[in-house]
Amino acid sequence: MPQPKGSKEKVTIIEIADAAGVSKSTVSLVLTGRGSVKSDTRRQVLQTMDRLGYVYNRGAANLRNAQSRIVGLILNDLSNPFFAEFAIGVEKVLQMAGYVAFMANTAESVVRQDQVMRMMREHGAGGLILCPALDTRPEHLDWVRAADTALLVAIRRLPGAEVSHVVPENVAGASRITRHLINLGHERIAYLGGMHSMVVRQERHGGFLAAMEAAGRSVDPALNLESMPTRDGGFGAMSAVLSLGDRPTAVVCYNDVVAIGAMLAAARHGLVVGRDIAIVGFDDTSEARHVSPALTTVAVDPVGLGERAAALLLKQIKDPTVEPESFIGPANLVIRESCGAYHRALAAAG
Amino acid sequence: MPQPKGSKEKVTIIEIADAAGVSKSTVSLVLTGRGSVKSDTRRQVLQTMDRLGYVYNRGAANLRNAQSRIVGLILNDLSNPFFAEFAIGVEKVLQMAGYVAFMANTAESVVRQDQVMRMMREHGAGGLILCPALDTRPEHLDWVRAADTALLVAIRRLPGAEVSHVVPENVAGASRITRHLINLGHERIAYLGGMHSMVVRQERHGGFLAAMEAAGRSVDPALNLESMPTRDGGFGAMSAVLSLGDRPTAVVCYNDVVAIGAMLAAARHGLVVGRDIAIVGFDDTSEARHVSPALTTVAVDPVGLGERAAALLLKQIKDPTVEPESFIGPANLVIRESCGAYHRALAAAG
DNA sequence: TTCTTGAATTGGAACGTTCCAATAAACCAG
DNA sequence: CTGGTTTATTGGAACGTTCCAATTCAAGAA
Repeated sequence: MPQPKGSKEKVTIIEIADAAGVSKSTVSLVLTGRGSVKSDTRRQVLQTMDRLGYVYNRGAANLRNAQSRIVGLILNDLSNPFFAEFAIGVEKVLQMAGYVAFMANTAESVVRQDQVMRMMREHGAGGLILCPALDTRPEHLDWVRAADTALLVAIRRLPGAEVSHVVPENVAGASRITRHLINLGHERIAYLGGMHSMVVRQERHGGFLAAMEAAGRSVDPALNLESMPTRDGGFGAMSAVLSLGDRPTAVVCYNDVVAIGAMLAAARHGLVVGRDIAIVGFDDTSEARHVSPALTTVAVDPVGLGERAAALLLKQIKDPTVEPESFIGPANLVIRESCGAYHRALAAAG
Repeated sequence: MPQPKGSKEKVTIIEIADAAGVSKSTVSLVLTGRGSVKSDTRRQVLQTMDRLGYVYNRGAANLRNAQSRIVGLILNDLSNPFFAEFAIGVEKVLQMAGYVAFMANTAESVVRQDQVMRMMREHGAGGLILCPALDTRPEHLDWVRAADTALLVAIRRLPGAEVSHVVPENVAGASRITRHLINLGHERIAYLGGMHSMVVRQERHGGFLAAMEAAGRSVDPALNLESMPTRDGGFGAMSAVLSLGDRPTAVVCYNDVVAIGAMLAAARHGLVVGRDIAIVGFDDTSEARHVSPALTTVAVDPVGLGERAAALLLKQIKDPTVEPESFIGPANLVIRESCGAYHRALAAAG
């Protein structure tokens, strides 16, 4: 039993020193492992610390040498499993490196975002990984760059901000999945979901357009619909598209979540997804696998992105002079049932 | 433009004082808002801070008055959306109260758990919310109680640990959903998934047994199967149950995840879930809603539990002398399609 | 023995803040 | 004006650690 329970007094390095009959400097040496200490003494000190229930005060230590080993992680939407997985990756790498992470969820609010970033700075975070809330402007980050804090922007690129980025290959991924639909013979392909102001939407839609153009397909502006990036948004957009006279035969969605909403709408209209119409998503969330029919989508490995982001940030913290650097994570096609490739193959075989 | 960029020197309260022509004590007063300061002076100081790009050093402040406004959140499995939502609730309340949260994911490893809890303590966390990893023993928490750190255990009860708990109403919830199946006329009901050593399994299975007993139903031990709490686990357990000579007509699953695995297995065996067999889950994760047929389950409001946990912890931090307290969150039946109630109603109407 | 050298240990000054006691300034009643 | 009271301001000592320069120790070489 260390310490009679209820004793509020925190035990310090000095009390350890007194109890062990050495000086506080010696205790500090064994604590940091820096100087050379006779092994008897070390053992003595360690066991005194154990006996008195000592806990190291990093705050005090940081005051002196300013190497906090804390970084902050700011997420725009933790309820999205994609960001949860991203967080897992970040946290894993940080933990291995002996860092500890502040975490905050901004729920797309820039004012919350600003608050938590300031808080984390004040609490001594040496670096920040930011998944920016929807209408974050590069100016919002100026103060971070002014202070000696490393900064990395993830998932959503922030155009105009000269900071390191870790983002998925949105353009190429969208091109890839669009090409897949084109190869399956589709002519009229719609693009659904996401708001025009979102950078990720711009990138993915750009990839879609590029693939269409490269294949000589015409793009009907009536088949480009915005929506909130939610299931309901997807449902609404898809319903709108299906009420058109000249329906598309395939639909590329901004997102898996949107795609699932779209699938619901298609089913409601009596269409069998994968046979009567092709619907594809982006992200490969775990839902994509379990929905029925299983969703063809683009996998972006959020855990891997998180690991990469953390590693890059740590590098920047260690050497603050390095130039901002970007990592573009792979985005690979995952063919399942909702695109109809499977149906097609069955028909060919039968 | 505050500070010529690249200047590594952090600006302190003293430099502000010098620049504003007052003493550091005065600056401290305007910072904390404690004493009375002439409004001219205050304005002067504030604007100097702004000009020099000052950032408050809470570490230094805490060294003196020891009120860190940091708490730690330790999750056993962040990849489970249930815990992600729990985290959202916790973080929201903390943020409102001006606290900032350390977050760590232990991935069910007790050694990682111990590491991160120590780290958080050393970094000055004044309280800890722990969702314990699978084989956490109450002894593991003794050192926290010895230190002056508030502690709260959430989601998984830790029998024998005298700490505050915030957990869902597992027993009553399981009873409720079992009773629902009984009312639908089922006689042979199986219980599937989760390992016997898991407290949550014990509680939910206990609720199941209680409802069966109360209704005078006999419980066949062959219809009680353990499995890992994963989709694959559910699939395996369900397959085993279906290979029995005397199959159950309904299945209560440990978990939504297990239930979804079980549904897959049933489908594989040519059964239509909701018509040929009833399958129900627990938790009401977002997947439960989207799987087809939609899963009948028990909703436990993870965000609400998180908010409650945070609020309770803050209370304990403010007054460390309060006795450990427990909150049992409601667990309500959510009737969808997989239990067959809908089918039943249709048949009656037709 | 005495010297030399490297290893082991140590006191004290910092780090950036808060708090206390003390001082200075401002106000107001007589 | 003077004395008393309230309001503003201030220097210095803490908080728990690290680091530096200085000291002591142990042991082998001369």
